[in-house]
Amino acid sequence: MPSQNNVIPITLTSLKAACSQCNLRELCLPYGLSEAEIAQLDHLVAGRRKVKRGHHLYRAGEAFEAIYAIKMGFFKTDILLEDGRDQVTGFQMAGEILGMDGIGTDFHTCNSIALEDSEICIIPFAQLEQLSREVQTLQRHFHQVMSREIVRDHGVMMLLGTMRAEERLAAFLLNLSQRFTARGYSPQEFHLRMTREEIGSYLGLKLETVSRAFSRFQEDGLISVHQKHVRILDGSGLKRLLNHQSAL
Amino acid sequence: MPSQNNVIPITLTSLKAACSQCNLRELCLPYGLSEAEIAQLDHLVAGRRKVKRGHHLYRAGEAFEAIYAIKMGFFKTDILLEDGRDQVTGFQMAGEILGMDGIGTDFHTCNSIALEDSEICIIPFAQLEQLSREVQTLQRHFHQVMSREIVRDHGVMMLLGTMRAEERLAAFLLNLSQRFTARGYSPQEFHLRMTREEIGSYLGLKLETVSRAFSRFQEDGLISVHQKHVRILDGSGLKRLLNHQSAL
DNA sequence: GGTCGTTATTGACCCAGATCAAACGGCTTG
DNA sequence: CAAGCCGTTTGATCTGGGTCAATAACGACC
Repeated sequence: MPSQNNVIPITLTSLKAACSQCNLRELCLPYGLSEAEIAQLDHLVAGRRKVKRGHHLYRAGEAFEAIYAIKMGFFKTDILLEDGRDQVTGFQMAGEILGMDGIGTDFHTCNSIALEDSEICIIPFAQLEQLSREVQTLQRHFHQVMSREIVRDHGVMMLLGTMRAEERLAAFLLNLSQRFTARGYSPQEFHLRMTREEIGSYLGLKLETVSRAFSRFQEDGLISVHQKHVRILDGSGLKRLLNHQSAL
Repeated sequence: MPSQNNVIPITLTSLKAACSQCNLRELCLPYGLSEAEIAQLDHLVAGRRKVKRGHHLYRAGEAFEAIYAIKMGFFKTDILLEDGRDQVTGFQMAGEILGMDGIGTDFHTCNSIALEDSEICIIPFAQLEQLSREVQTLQRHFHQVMSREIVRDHGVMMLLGTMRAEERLAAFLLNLSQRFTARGYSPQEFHLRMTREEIGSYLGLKLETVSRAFSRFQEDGLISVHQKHVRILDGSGLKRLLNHQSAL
């Protein structure tokens, strides 16, 4: 793992293929826009940037200037308290938008770190606002993206506030599975990009508890796990775990 | 406590005093707008509505059409799972905006319930979007409001994911105190509008744990509590509790 | 291909907070 | 003013997940 204090390597690649050529159109910001409108979005994207595994896309405290669409790769966001405690606030994959935490304060309020070699599209925020004043569907969709982020966060609050360890992990796996599916990957089989510790941080558990829950799921025939490789054997079993358990 | 299944009493009062006359200007949507721009906002507000204690402003599943600014009163939002578990996702007070959870899905994803007799301003969302296409400062500010909601949610995730019971309650009290202060009320002394159970739900704790933490704080001379009346005696003591404890 | 640091698994023990239970205090209602 | 009902406090006990510790399995780098 490279030091996270290195200078961040920035690569601005030529923009031959922006949104209109991108196969993530349907998941990303262009969703629901007409061809003509997407063509306008092309001009918005100020560039691309590769972020190597372990490197930051941005850090808490840095000036906010743009939001980022993930072209490929996998990220986590986390918050670090002065006393050293930290919390992973989310994992993001291709087509998802990063950086909206900075809009309200003009600086970023969390860290965004690549969990594998990744590439993102830079969307300068001032220009996004300008274009979304002109293109109603873009405005609408951007608002939807922000709102869904709020709803997602509420889901995490629900998870952290009311679920037991195994329910949390089941919810986590099902969520990943569903998002991989939306991207054309197998719903049953995938590679976890994050460590047990990062999963634990996200789920409000210790890494040992995550590991034990994985082992338990395997014993019960719900999944098979080998390190970061997961195969879901009984998805409805996982769902059952979610809905019924500990209903009081 | 009235039944929450009653018909919601809606009262559309005449709009003699909208944003331009409202003393919450500086906390609410008009913040940062010029006099002229605020005058435009006046037309946006489609009406007011009184919501009696215990009644819903909106329910999960209802069509989303407007966001709401709290003119006076106090609300909670919560999510209810099929199995009966629920989670309070937030408490909102005068000047704060409710309903942004519905933007992404066109229906509300949580319940909003008045904790005291309250009054809200109805802001039809389609019109807000239209006006914010014309008024850049409004657009900017609305985006900031949404982004801050995301950041607030991250704070709650941090709280739920990493803090122990007493830290959570200390953070909660300090947050309330700070928000009351911003509204011109005493930072030291206030009335809790919510029950111990609702506090517990928000903080991921059982009501007994909340009650014990209150008693503990009182023993330690940090606060004095009598039922819902709270006086903060040692604010910096509460802050110390937050920053130092259990740093590993 | 061996070494070393990181990540994952598993076991033993412990504790913060949940659960169960009882009593009390303040509102509301008749 | 009495009766009831919540909401709150406090005590006793239990337990899920944290903590500590040892070992194993990778994978990156010489």
